[in-house]
Amino acid sequence: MIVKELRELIERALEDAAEAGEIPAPEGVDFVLERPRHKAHGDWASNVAMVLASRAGRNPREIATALVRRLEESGCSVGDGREYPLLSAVEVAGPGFINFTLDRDRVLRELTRVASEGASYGRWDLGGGLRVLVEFVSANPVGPLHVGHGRWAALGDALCNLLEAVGYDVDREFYLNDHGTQMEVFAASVEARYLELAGKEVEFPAEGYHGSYVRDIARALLEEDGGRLVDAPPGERRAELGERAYRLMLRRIRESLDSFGVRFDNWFSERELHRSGAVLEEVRKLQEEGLAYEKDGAIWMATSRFGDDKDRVLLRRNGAPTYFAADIAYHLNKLARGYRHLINIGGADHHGYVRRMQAALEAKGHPGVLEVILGQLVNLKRGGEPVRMSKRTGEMVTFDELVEEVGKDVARYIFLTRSQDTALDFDIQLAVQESMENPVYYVQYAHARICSILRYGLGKGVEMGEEIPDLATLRRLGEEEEMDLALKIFEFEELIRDAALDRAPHRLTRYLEELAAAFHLFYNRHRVISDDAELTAARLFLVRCTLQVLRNGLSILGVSAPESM
RNA sequence: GCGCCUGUAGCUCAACGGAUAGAGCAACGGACUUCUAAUCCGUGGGUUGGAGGUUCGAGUCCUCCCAGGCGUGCCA
Repeated sequence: MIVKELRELIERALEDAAEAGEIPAPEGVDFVLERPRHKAHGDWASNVAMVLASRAGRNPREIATALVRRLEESGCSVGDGREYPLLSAVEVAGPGFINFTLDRDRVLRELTRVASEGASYGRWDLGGGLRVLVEFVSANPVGPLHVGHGRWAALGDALCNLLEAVGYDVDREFYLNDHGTQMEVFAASVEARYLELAGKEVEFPAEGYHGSYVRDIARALLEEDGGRLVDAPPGERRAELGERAYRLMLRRIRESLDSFGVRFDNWFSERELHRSGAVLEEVRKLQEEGLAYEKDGAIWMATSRFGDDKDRVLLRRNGAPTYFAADIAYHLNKLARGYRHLINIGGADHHGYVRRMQAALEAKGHPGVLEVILGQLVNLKRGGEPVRMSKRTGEMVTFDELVEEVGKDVARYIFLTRSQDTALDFDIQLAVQESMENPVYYVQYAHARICSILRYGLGKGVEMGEEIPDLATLRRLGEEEEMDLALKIFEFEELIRDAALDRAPHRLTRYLEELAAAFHLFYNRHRVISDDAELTAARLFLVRCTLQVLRNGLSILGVSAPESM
């Protein structure tokens, strides 16, 4: 990998120059290697001399000059097991930057690596197979998923893909909050609609769910059982209807996520956690361990000893465990299942919850295992006007409706273009209306266009095998747009690593747009398939590498890569 | 009150502490007898909310202020 080689080269130059007394000791110097914004600044650039100079109070250009002398010797010649020189030029610039220009043959060789690694290009082994559990979406199964859930679904899935790409062993989990008041209210609401549809006079629960979906469910249940529960004992009736409604709702949620292309490895039921006795058992243990105590008739956990603002209730005065108590048991269960790192993804409205959960895990001897990624909420708009959403009145655009209206790829992509730290304005009308100019199509179009070139070549009888052209053929590449495209391709590997480690999938969308732009520009300036067989072979190869990286990137985002549009 | 997030072009958003702050959309002007014009090229557009500070260098870090969002439950 070019960046890695460059880094090693710089580190060697640092050691050698320090040994010769030309620069200060470089121990622990943290420098940056990046693609410069301006072409005049070379293919890659580093601030190493400036960082070092600032630490030692020396002149950065002086240090840069000393380093450049050594870098020229080692980088511009063959060595270190290299068959080809890495660099064609290295120079000091500006306040003390070192700018690198890659040797063209080395660029071409690197391109062959992209092709030979194929779908694995961009993968790393940073995780060492560490088992990670990512919990996301996790909703009350008392209504259809709303638009906000879509953001977590897209984000969680893409993040999982990224983590897998850098070598973690990832499982996706959905925590079903199928226990507690909300479930009871839901059951009561369904029951009321059920009776209503059967012609009974009933009063709708004051705090019940008014959404029309509740009536739909009630109708389905009524048709299913022919109304045999109308005259059943009320307790029995509500319990059965609630249970069947829950199963129906759960199926709908699964289908929504399925059609969005998000598959969970596991669905974990909060209710089962209570039924198994794990929650109360854990509260008991906490008391034994001196981590929980009784006060005012309730049982409290001493989270404030571990960084929380105050202690939190585990068992209410009425003896019922809190959501927090269940969550402690749940997270310990995750760890017991062998996961070494836990990631939870959710909305910023859970913010107040993070510290106490981390405190609880620390109390249990697991500091730092829980990472919580909180995203800002989604504001749905239509033609600039905010769309009111309220679960109570039932006026809302569901996740399904959104996906149906704008399409899976557009929805996923829009969710992923913005950093999760910013509140997302999702304008449905814009997403549909601008669909022709939508960034997702821009990227997909690049992919489809390349496929079209390959098809055209096939029709012309151009040899389309998987084999990699020899260097003599590849040397026909050298136009500015060709080299720009190649260098843009090479950014992919580091980008994947950074996006995964920084939990920032939105960087990948940005990158793919840049890659597509580099390709479109190349396409508009040069013909791929021509009478010149050698040049055609070389360009086809470049274009195939581009195709590969577009595919690898889109697949991490969970966006399809169409062969024609 | 306290805590977290945000404030960048008309709009939606990018930018590991690095060089002249970038894309898309919107506006305007150009490019298809040639592999997909869902593309490309060009033009205009900015006191990065405000004020200080840290340093070789700040949209980025620190302090204060302003504005918006979300928290701050014996709800989940």
